Order: sequence, then structure tokens, then C-alpha cells
Amino acid sequence: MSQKDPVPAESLTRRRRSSGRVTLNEVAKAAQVSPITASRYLRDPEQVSETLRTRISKAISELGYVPNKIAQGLASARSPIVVAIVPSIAHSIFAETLHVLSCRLQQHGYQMLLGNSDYSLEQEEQLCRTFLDWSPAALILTGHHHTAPMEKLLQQVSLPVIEIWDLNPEVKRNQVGFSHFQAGFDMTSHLIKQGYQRIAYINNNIINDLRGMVRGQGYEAAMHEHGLAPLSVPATGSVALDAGRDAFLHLMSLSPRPDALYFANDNLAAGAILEAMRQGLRIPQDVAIAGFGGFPIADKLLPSLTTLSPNHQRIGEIAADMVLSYYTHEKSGQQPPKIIDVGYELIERESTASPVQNAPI
Amino acid sequence: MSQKDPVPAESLTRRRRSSGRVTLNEVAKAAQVSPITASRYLRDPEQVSETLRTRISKAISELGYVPNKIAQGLASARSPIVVAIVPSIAHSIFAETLHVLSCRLQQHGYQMLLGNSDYSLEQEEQLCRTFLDWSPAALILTGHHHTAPMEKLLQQVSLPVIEIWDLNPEVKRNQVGFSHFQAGFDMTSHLIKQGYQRIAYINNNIINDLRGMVRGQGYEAAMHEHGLAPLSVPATGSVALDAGRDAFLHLMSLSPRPDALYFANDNLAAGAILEAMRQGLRIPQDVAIAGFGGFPIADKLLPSLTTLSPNHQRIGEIAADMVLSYYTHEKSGQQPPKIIDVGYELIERESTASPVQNAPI
DNA sequence: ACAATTGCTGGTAGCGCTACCATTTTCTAA
DNA sequence: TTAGAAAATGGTAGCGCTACCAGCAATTGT
Repeated sequence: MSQKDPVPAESLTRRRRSSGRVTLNEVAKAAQVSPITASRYLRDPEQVSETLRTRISKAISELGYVPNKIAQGLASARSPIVVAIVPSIAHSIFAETLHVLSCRLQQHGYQMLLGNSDYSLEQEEQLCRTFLDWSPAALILTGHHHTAPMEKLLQQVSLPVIEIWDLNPEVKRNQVGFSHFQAGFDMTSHLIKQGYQRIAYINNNIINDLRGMVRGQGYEAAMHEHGLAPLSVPATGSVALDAGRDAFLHLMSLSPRPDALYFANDNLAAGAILEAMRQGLRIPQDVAIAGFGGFPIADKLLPSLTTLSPNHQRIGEIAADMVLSYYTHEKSGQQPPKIIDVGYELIERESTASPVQNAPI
Repeated sequence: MSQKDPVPAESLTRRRRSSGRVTLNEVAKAAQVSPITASRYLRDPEQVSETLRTRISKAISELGYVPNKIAQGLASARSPIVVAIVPSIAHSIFAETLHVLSCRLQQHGYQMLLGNSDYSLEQEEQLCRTFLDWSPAALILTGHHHTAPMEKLLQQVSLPVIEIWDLNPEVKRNQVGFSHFQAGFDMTSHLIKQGYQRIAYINNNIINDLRGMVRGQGYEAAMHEHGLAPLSVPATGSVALDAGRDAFLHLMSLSPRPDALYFANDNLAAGAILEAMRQGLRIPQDVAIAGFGGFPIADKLLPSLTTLSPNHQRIGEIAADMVLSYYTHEKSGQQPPKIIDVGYELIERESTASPVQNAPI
């Protein structure tokens, strides 16, 4: 039994650092059940008889027991963490989706580990590898563009991957979003229908905004379809409102000057409208303006801004539900990826009213 | 040695679910060192001799080993997670601070676990308890107001707690922020100095915005000091721009009508300015408007908005540095809490120009 | 009445890593 | 040269929890 034991018992105590927290073992001891029964109680109280259930729950509340998530994670090789990686948290575009997502997941005991890739695919890959070390329950990414190693990684992992804010039926992963190509096409068609012809598309000041670029492709397709010459220009600057203003000033100095400006997002467009106001330019008479995103500011501007708005919240809701349902219907095994088109709404406002209709009375 | 062994070896395999991942043990075996040496290599390569270092690093890259953070966390009772709890992620006010914070922490191997309390102290407490299960390396909270149980909790935990975006020297915790009372006082003094007298303060539409309320107290103190009667009204509505517009309409309908409106934040103020534009009201001649926060929109509005802007980024930077320095100078033991006032800048713009100066020429 | 099924409970053995100590090797000083 | 310190390495024993299986009692069918 005991080998040499020269030291007094309590001092020989090679007792490990122990977080000092109440452990499940102590709870079990207090409730006079085995640790495993206590553990079972936590996961599914129904599996434990009434008698023990009350004993255990009493012990838990008396000792103030709090399960150790890390130990749970290690033992069960899965943690209640959902990883979400978005290109940016500072820009409002994803904020609402994330908010909804996080709230809903929290309600079901998950926590969201949030990473932002700064619109860099390399950083996305890097982040993803780091986060995967936490054996998360699910992985939520923005868009379907990834680096090649990332693509490989995604095929290896054995957890649900959900891509939000974009759609591409060719990609075999769960997706909740809408077609940015179609969005760009539709908005451009709207402008053409309103009677505009020299329409310019202003790319996001954030380079690597892939979805903004795809909307630009939709724009070009629509222009070509109507035999019009597309003109895509980039916005530059770190603050969207400034970038929009600068692009506006540049485009207004061209000759011939465009009769409509389609901005990659509402903040850029807002920068343009505010500058137009300042200069006393009339919108849409002098130039029409359209945006994207359905930001709250759009309908407060003067003139109010025509935009295309996806349902930000719904994307978050559906993504959360996908995570939850994955673990509910787990038995059903590998299901085909779900691809959900949440669509969008093209909100026509004053900034793209038809110039004819707005002719002076 | 072997007890009964009726089953063929590989089938008796009561081999546990094993994540299938390469473990440190396998790396150690491949590098022909003991597991503990390999572990040491990971934490501090300097502790291992050159020879073994190369052997181990070769094994790691060949096997594609990735450390299991959960196991690390369990064994060392500490995880590289920094928990941050803010009242809201959907509202831009904290976005930039969080962005900087998260980037900087990521650079040093930490991940940020983000929670939003929806401006509820109860929810903050709840979130905090949940997050603490992950044995985080640090805890970043917004403001110094907490529930009583939360206060108790904070005294028990043995990790750095940092409160951002507010300041209260009486609270003995690390803080990075500024005085909201003083901010409200200063802005009000500015308005008074400009010649305004019937100044109203419009509270945030978000109830429980404690810092907004404190700014309101600063406002009232400044009013009293000048013998003016304060008028605090709440904004209502879920969208800040709408709430600001509605409050504006309400206040403009009063008689006597205020000659200056001090809004709890720039979004509310923007809603008011945009509505004023729409109605053709002149600002500041008809009414002056001031905000808070230094949002990007403030200087783009027409007229540009006077606001009070803290350095959003610096708060994030300093908070991150506090976390990092805590674990760098760990030896030094318990240090007194650091309280850092990042101050703010009162940015005077057109919306609060002195009415006299702006009299018609 | 007895086997077969079900429901509840317990024991054992890790999950992958690191703290703590012990041991070996190398280096330094006398 | 050799004691003594310093550096490098290894062994053991968990961290707190759960997967897997085994046992035992209560229930059911024949």
C-alpha cells in the first residue's frame, strides 16, 4: 500500500491545484449517489428516479455547484460553443444578424465565440483553425468563398457548417442568404426601368468585400442586357460615409456625368446624399442614388434612399435553428445541406424616383 | 498483468471515443521524447534543448498536431479566453472598442467570448456566471453598475476584471473610461455658453442606459448651476433614429419651446436633424442640437452635429493591454486597480453655433 | 414460477494535457 | 578532480467530467 512515507500525511499532500470549485463528485457524495448518477441527472433528469433527483438537486443548490464546461468538453469531446466568423463587427451590416443569432443560441445553452476576419479569407482560415481547437458544436461562416486549405478543412470537420449572407447552390454546405448577383441585377433593372441610363456602380471601400463585388457583377449583367455601358468605380477611404462622399464628388465631376449612382451599401450612399444636400444638388433630378442593405438611416435621409434589404434578423434566426435542429434530429444522420434563400426586398424611395415623374410641375 | 481476456485484442478494445485528432502523446512518441517535454516545448521552447526542439517541431508539423485547448484548459485551470460583456453589439457605440480589443487580444493568442446583456444588469450577471465556467483569463465589463450578487461574485473571482466606458474612482476595480457626469456637464455648459437657456435633455430610448442617465445628471447639475430649469424627457421607440425624430417633434410642439436639445447619443440627434431638414427648420437658429458619442455620421449631417466623443479605439487598446500586462508582470502579485481616464473631446460644430453669430446677415 | 425485458444505478477507465516532484545530465567553481 | 549548482528531461498523478459496460431490482410474458 504505502511506500515510504516520511512526511506527515497532510503535508505530503501532493494535492493538485484544484480550482477550489465544488465538483460534481462532492455533489454526488453529499447526495449519497455515485458521481455518474449525478452526471446523468445533469444531462437528463428523467433518467434518474424521483428520490435521487430531489436528493441531487438539493445537494446542487446547497453546495452552489456549477458544472465545469471545460471538463464536460474534454470528456464528451464536444463543447456548447458555436463559432461565428464574420468579416467585421464594427460595421453594422452583420450586427443585427449576430445579435439575433447569439440571443437564440444563448437561450439553448450555447455560447457564441465570435471572430472577425476583416474581410480577409486568410484570416478567416486562421481564425477557424484556432477556434476549432475548442471542439465547437457548429461553425457559422459568412459567404461561401474560402481559401483552398479552408475548403479542405471544412470537408474534414465533423460538425455542422452554416454559411450565411450569401447563396451558391453549387456549394454543398448549409446556407442561409440570398443571391447577391440577383440583388445587383434587380437594383440595376429598377434604375433602368425608372429611366436612368448612365448608371455607375460604386464598389465598397472595403476591398475584399466579395459580396459587394458579386452585386457589381449583377449590375454589369443588367447593364449589358440593356445595351448600356457599365461603369464600376471603387470607393476609397476608411470611413464609409467619407468614401461615399468622395466617390460622389468624383463621379459628379465626370462628363458626361452619370444620371444614377448605385452604391455597394447604404452607408456609402448616405455619404453621397448628405454631400448632395450640402451642395444643394437635387436628387434624383440631378442624379439618382441607390444603396444596399436596408440600414436604418436609409428612410430618414432627404431624399429617402432606395435600397435593397435582406431580412437581417431572419438570417440569424434560421442559422440558429439550423444549429439547434442538427443536434435535435441527430439520429437522422447526415442530411443533405439545406440551402435557404431568405430573399430580399427592393425598397423604392425618393432617391430613385423617375426623373420624368419628378419634372417641375 | 492481464486479467481474463476472452476477446481478441483489437475487439476488446474498450477504446474510448477519441476525437481522432493527433495528440501530444503521439507527437512525443514520434519525436522520441516524453510527453511532458513535448508539452514544455509548446509553452516555452527555450526550456528544451536545441536537439529535442527540432525533433519535436518536426514531429508536430509532420503529424499536423494541433493542441487541444480544452484539455489545456482543464489541466491548467485557465483558458486563453477573454470574456467581454457589453450592453449591445447591434448598436454601433461599442463596436469599435470591441473590434480593437478583439484584434489585439487575438494577436496575443487570446480569443474573445462576447456576450451582450441588452442593457440588463440581471442578464449581465447571468451571462457572467455562464462564462465563468470557462475559466477565462480576464473579464471585461461595461460600466461599474452591477447587481449585488454580481458584486460579490466579482470579489471572489481570481482573475483580472476590467470595466470599460465608465469611471468611478470609488469602485476598486480596473477601469478604462471617462466620467459621464462630467461629459453631460461639459456639453450643457457649452450650450449655455453659446447662449442657449431652455435646454432639454433627451434620454436614450434604451431604458437602463445607465451611462446616458448619468450624463443627464451632469446636464441637470450644469443647469442648476446657472439657475436654469432642466427638462429631461425620454425618447421612445426601438430604432434610435425614429426615437430621436419623435422626441424632436414632441419637444418642438411645446410652448415655450426649447432653444436647444441635448440628445443622449448621436443617433437620436441625427434623427432629429434629419427631421428638421425635412421640415425646413433651421438649426441652430430655430433650435440647437447636440449629441454624444462621436459617431461617424455626426460631421456629415447638415448642419454638422456638435458631439462629445471619447476615443473609442483607445478604450479597447488600453483594456487589451491591461489584460496582457496582468499576465506578463504576474509575479508582482496583486496590484492596486488601475483607473484610466481616457477623457473625451467636445467637438463643436454647426448645430450648436451661437444664435447671435448666426443671425441673418 | 421462471426467463426475458426494462429501468435504474454503479464502477472503471479514460478525454489530452499539465503541475509537481524526481531524476539525470551538463556545467561551473574550488 | 570532484562537489555543488544549474539545466534538461522524465514519471506520476491528476484536472472534472462522461462513455461504456455491468450489475441489480422491478416488471412483464408465458
